[in-house]
Amino acid sequence: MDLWKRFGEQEVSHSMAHYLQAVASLKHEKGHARVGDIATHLGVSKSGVTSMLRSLQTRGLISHERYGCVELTVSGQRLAERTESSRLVITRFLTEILGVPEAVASEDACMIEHLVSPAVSIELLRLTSFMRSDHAAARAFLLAYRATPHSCSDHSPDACVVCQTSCLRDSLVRDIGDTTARTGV
Amino acid sequence: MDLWKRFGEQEVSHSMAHYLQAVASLKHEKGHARVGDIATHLGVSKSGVTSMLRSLQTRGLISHERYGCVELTVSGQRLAERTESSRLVITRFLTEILGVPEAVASEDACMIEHLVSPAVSIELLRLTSFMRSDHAAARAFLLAYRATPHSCSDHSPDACVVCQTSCLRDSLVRDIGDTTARTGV
DNA sequence: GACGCCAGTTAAGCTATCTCAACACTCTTG
DNA sequence: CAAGAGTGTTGAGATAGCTTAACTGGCGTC
Repeated sequence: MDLWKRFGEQEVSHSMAHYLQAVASLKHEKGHARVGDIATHLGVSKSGVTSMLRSLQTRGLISHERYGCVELTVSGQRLAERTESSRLVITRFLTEILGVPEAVASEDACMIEHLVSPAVSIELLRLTSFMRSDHAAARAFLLAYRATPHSCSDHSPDACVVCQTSCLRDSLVRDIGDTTARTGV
Repeated sequence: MDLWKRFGEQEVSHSMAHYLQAVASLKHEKGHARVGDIATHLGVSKSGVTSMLRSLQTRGLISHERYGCVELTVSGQRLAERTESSRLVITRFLTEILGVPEAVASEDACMIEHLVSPAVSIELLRLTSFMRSDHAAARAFLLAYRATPHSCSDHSPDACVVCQTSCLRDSLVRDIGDTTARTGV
């Protein structure tokens, strides 16, 4: 199972995704995106921006001439939009359905927005939309769900339909409250 | 907002998380984890393993003497368990609630398992457990939900409680069917 | 006890992403 | 149109994580 190794074979990296989003956002806000703007927006050095732009241009995601403004290509634009949509969908799901605090939700969404496949994002959107709709079953579900305190409270092997043989919650709950705890950040 | 930059400040990286999981898994299967076992298990070179072990030892996650077996420390063990639990929880949520294909769910879970905070994993577990329980509201919800074809089918600005101003689905759906499409992999 | 084998290590090198310092370009202003 | 301010690029250096190639350590064999 070499699934894990494909982490490095992504269409774009975490950094790249955020550079693209920065360009899109600056274009939207100021009408143009320049090296300095991007550097400020992302909190990196201008030379870092220059070299990242070269890399993004090689991949056909932006176009940029020396000393000029940065433009997203069609694929760059699509990638930026997809990442942004993923981020929004994930954030809303985490806060509105799971009830996770805003700060945690934003941070988690930022970490995974570019790693989640479109298929998952779409289904997440579908679930969130349906949950927030005024469909009777959704209303009833949320009421019942909100009234249930927490998972696996009376855990014993095989008692939980999800955990089955060993309580997953046990290994997760130890680190909660530790805001920075994450097998990452 | 320098949230995105914290991606590089994770407690452990994607690679590290998988090395820890490999050690845990080999210990479980064969009773011990040696450099060669880990290399084979992960599909990397032995020298790569050696240098990663040095890095993990520096962080206090494993102990390893030259030419000896690798042991997880208490924190290494906890980290490995947490990551593994996250992976299981995410996979089950994606397949059983969202209805995403196994292959996609496994891949997505592998990518984000170490990036999702414990708070989110726990809430995901809670939601999945409740959904899979025989609570009447859960049963009713799933029935109604499965009967609903897809999100935003009749989308227009402000028509969707989640999208609000612009249809998030539009930017996601373009890339679906493209299995490898993800703002990553 | 010299030989060879396999496991593990070291060394050197690659890519990605970032930094700082120095240089180059552009533009505004008088 | 030339000086200075500011913007952008280059270059060198750091870290992480990998690779290959070559070396070392420990053991069993004859």
